[in-house]
Amino acid sequence: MHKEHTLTKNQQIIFDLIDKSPEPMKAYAILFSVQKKGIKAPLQVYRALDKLVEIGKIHKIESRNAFIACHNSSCQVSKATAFSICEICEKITEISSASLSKYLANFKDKDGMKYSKYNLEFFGLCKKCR
Amino acid sequence: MHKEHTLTKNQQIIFDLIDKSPEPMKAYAILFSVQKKGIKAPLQVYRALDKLVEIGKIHKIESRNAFIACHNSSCQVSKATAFSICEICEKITEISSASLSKYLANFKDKDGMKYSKYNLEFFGLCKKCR
DNA sequence: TTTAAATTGTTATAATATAACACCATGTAA
DNA sequence: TTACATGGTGTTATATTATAACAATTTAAA
Repeated sequence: MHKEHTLTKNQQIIFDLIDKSPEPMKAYAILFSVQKKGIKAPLQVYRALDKLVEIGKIHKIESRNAFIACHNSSCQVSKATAFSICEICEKITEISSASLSKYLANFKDKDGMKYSKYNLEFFGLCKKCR
Repeated sequence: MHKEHTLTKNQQIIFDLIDKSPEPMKAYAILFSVQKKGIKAPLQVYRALDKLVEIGKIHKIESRNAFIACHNSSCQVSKATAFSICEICEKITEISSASLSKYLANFKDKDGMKYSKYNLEFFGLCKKCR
């Protein structure tokens, strides 16, 4: 489970927005949406995003510069992320597969090195777009 | 194997630079380095980078916005990439593991969906930094 | 309660990436 | 040989993503 964190006002506003969004949100789209709530500057958004990522409430989709709420209750979740991305409609889903996360968590490279964290992005066409 | 492509002048200049670099290069570092060869604008760099990525000669490290030459001779390589990233010294290495690529190439999600492409980034500490 | 750590608000700016347009080179089909 | 499609080039301008620096305030722990 996530360690419980009490979110600050800005963090809560931004988390709620991302959590309700049906799709990942970009930083400046977030900024635009929360301006009426008094969050006026990019830095306020980025600081909240950084913290939310750090505590595992949201994830960043690196290839899209977008943020999505974590809907995975596994405890490793902020350090072990996997997503599927549709290259046509840009639908993005967090993958939660026990076998995948087990495989990757135990992966060792040629030098026997293990890693503390990973991010995996799969690309393809979703059901609708196929 | 990669399909053979004859690189254009700009593509060749930029590929050579990345290929010789001991570490991934960022677009504007590339731009700076090639200005004496007549490549003056960001777009010239980005266009060459896009093409080089497309044909699999280089890969983009999404979490770092940086580009690295492909040193993997496997044919799936431009669609199936894995990297290890040291979070201290930022040393980045392309992982070539037959079992990993086999596992991921065959991965199916809950709906039985297979993906045509993936990018995996592992984070940890390299030998030196441990 | 005082002190350290985290968060906030703000302005400015850095870093990354694309739009739009005119032009040029090359291959190929009529 | 012409025409025309495709892809690359050069250019200016601009959009998008992200951080630096600093002062003030809030929060939580000792």
